[in-house]
Amino acid sequence: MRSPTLNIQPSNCHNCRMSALCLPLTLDSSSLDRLDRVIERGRPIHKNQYIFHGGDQFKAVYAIRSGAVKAFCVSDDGSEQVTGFYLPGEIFGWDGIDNSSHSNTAITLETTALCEIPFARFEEISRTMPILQKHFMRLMAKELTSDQDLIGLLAKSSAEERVASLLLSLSSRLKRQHLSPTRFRLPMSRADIGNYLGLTVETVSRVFSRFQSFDLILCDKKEIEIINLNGLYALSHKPKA
Amino acid sequence: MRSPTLNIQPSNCHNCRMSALCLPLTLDSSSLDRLDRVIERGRPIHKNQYIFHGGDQFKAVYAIRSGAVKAFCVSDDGSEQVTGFYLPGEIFGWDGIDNSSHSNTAITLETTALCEIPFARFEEISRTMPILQKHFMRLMAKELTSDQDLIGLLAKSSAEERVASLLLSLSSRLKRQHLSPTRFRLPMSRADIGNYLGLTVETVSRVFSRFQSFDLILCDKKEIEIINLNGLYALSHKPKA
DNA sequence: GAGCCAGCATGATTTAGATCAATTCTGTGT
DNA sequence: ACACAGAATTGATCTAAATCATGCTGGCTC
Repeated sequence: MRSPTLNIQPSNCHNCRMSALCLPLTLDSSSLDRLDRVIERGRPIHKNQYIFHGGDQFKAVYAIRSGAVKAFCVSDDGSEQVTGFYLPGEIFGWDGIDNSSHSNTAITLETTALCEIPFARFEEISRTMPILQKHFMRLMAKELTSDQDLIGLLAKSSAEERVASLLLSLSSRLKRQHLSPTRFRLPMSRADIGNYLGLTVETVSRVFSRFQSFDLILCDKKEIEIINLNGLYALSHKPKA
Repeated sequence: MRSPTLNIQPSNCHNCRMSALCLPLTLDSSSLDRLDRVIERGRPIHKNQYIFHGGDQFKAVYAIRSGAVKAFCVSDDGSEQVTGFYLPGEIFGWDGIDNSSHSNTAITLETTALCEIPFARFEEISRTMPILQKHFMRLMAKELTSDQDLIGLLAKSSAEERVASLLLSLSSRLKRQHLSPTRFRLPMSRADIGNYLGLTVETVSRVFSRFQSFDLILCDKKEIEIINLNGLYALSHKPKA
């Protein structure tokens, strides 16, 4: 039985509280209207649903209204590498602009509502809206720098630093969405975290336990409460910004 | 004493043998002319010269005509993370489109000739040349997927797999430039390689020695000859493509 | 309610690569 | 041509995390 969809989704970009993230701030009302007509707002989809598979034709990028998404590549030997977790207000699906086919696979980690931004039509209207084009290049560049942060993390840091950095990243991204930065539910499994951070499940689990014994966090399964944010920052060797 | 600069650089994009990489193939001659007038061709610069620093204002992206460049981020504690090596025909400097300031620092690894593509003027002309805009988004997306490959490498692979992958990457990129894919000179130090691959200098050195003893490569300092390409592919666990 | 499976925690052992240390090589500048 | 600092190799030891192994818990189906 399908759950009756609550009509919580915004009917347009004007009244969407995410728009500050996924659209340029300075867009005037009529431009926003034109963009608005291009974007397809889907109803919430269930957990563990694929949004696109590696190799699929690239047709659109996606903005998350609610829920969470995991992106990963599958290598030739069948092993997976998680390349990112995406939260409300974030855009994913840039991979594949290249060969016009996706290199990643994207799957929902929980019930998720998406806005689909068809790329062909986006390109059309961005031709007359240079600011939109620039905004999207900036979003891609942001993805680039966040990938490079991950590279630094994987190349240099210890298991504790990696886990601390992930928790802090989630925390600050939730904060930006005016959600609690200290109490939240992890949308992904320990295995996903390990895969993303280049660690085994066992190591991730041990680090969570250690963090609890140090009174840095409380955690019950996937429910997390950060007790000592500064302590985590110190452990992650990252600035508090 | 400055070495007298040989006039080897192309006078324009038309006769540059790199153009297939850094420009869209389908650009007509008059469009190419317009683009050509925007691009600034510098004379070769020496080894260990900075092209931009982290924090510098973002003004341009750069295409390499000859030589090699290393890009790296400096973290708060002063430690560096090499994020990429760039060879002839490749474009770097995308980072920083985001905040309009560079997050990376770029430095020449040997005598290098660059084309500078000022971003503001590029944006102007791309407004009337949609194909150019798309091409640049594709170049960024390519950078994204190559960063994600590196993430996979760092998260999963052994020291030998990492070094083998790097050698194969260099080999195939040189081949694309119609340079020998089996005999070349590494432009970077062992320390740079280690930093890039998340390994210590000692480990990199040992892996090179082991590869020699397995008759996979011959190496004398920075001169590399790949003896058994298939063997390296097998070791890297990557497809031969 | 019994049985089952996936996800998570935790203990014991192993190992790849880091770290420490010493030596040789090499390119650069005077 | 010489001196010297940085780059690279090689060996000995140590350690963080992987691997192997076991048990616990909570949700699911039959």
